[in-house]
Amino acid sequence: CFSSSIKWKFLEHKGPVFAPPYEPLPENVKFYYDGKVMKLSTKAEEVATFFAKMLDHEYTTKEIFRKNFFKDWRKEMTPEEKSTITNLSKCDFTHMSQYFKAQTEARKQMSKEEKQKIKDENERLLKEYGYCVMDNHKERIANFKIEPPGLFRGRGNHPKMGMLKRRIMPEDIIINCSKDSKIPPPPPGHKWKEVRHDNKVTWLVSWTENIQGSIKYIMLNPSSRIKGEKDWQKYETARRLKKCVDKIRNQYREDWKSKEMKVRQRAVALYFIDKLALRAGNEKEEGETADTVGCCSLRVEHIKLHPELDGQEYVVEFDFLGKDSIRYYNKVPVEKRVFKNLQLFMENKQPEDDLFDRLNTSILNKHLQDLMEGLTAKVFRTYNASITLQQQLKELTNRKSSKILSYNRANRAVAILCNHQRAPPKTFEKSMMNLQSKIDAKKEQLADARRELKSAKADAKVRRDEKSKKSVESKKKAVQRIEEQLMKLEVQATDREENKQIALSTSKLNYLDPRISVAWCKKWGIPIEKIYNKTQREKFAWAIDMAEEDFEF
DNA sequence: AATTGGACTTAGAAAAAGCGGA
DNA sequence: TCCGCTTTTTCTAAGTCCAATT
Repeated sequence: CFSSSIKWKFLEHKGPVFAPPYEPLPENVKFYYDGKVMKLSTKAEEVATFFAKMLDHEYTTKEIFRKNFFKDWRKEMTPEEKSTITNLSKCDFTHMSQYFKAQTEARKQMSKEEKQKIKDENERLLKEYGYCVMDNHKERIANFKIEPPGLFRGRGNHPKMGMLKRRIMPEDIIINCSKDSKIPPPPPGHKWKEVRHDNKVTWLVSWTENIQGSIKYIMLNPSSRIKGEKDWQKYETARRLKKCVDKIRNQYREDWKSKEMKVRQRAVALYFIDKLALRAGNEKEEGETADTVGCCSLRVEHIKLHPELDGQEYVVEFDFLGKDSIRYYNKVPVEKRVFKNLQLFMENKQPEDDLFDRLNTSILNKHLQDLMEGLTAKVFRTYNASITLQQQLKELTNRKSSKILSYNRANRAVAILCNHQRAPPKTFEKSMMNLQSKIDAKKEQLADARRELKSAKADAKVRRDEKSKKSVESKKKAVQRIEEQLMKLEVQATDREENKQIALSTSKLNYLDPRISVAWCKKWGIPIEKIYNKTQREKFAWAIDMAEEDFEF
């Protein structure tokens, strides 16, 4: 469709909200160098506060973080400061840190009225800057606030951690809106870098950040038409894959036997992407980011081949860091042909060599494009996630089951497939214990209620009057109620235990066709609110409107 | 063919808000 | 009403993929 690259006809917005200016510390808050009080210039002080605010964080103990921070901090110092402050270990930020902690505490202790005042102000800001008009619709903006300056916190072992993220000024900002809209004015005394009118893109504001030199954008909320349509399209592409996935699977199995090394590598990589839901794995610039990989960028050191392991033949052991430096660890029995191919690919290679040396994401995606229009590596993740949810829901839901537990288990199967992990909550053990003691208490309560019911029954047998009959009835109900409560608690405990290290929200938000969930809710008479919270219902409004009970992914 | 730039989706951590029980 | 925990929202980093450029 040739007009598909035009994203809107009219776009009007108020521009971004800038980070609040730096407020110098009160005189009594001191910074010490080498044991002596030292008054810092405003610029140096601001950067010092970024470090002070992170003092309790593990980051500030890491050598790379400290080195990067110190280097960038020194750039903000006056010549005198620069000549005095030569060693980060001699810097004492503890007083500053205490001051910020006290401030946080004070904020918590604020009166209701003061808290309300802040809330009102935030609401006003949201009302004024949080919305735009795109083609006759008022739409919510996702991130209308410019990222404040601070210290860069990469994930995992990032070579740039601790670097100074500089303050973004109006002069850095490109505004995108339509010509016939009211163009947002820059703050007094400032100018925009540029105002453009590009309706081939969806963003409203952009700037270039100084850590990686990449572009950041202000875009619309997931509830917006433009994001919703794209989301719907994504799932429709995945459904088209469903129709031809068998053919594609047969094809890559054939290609395992190809005479061409390139084709074999492509076929094995695709098998991994399909079977294990691995990401494509673009190349990354060495030294610019954490060392993480996806399928095409796997190295020899990331897999181990076991001709036999724990009674299974041809096992591949994966161990690598993926997106966000989340570890992927899995032992997978594969077909003999795949195993033999992997042995071949690894021949005469060093651990740090690429496993698929004749392959990259662009070669793979070009091939996928030939197999199906619009097919790319990531579509397999979407497809396999959604089809797994649908299958699991069918398998796990029945009349007797706790519906929510069944849903969460189906969701969990997908999260495990996609390797969506989280750090176990700091309070996990404690909260589990609390829940267990609640269950124990409930059990006792149930025993008591049962005893009372029993004696009421006995009493009624003797007395045979209305009053005692009624008493039996009400005791029966009490027992029932407590049984239900106990059941609920036990389900909750199971659910939480199984969820310890697994994050469900990412798959729910990005991989699972919402129409599957909507249809399931309709089929089992579950209110949609039990599955999707307010934000999620807004994002998936298109599916909630559209899907009927009989929807099939 | 390789590289770079740009636009967009996907991701987990952290902060904030909400909530139920003492 | 306050406190401690859970849930939701915010934040922004880190991917994917396409197209322009070399």
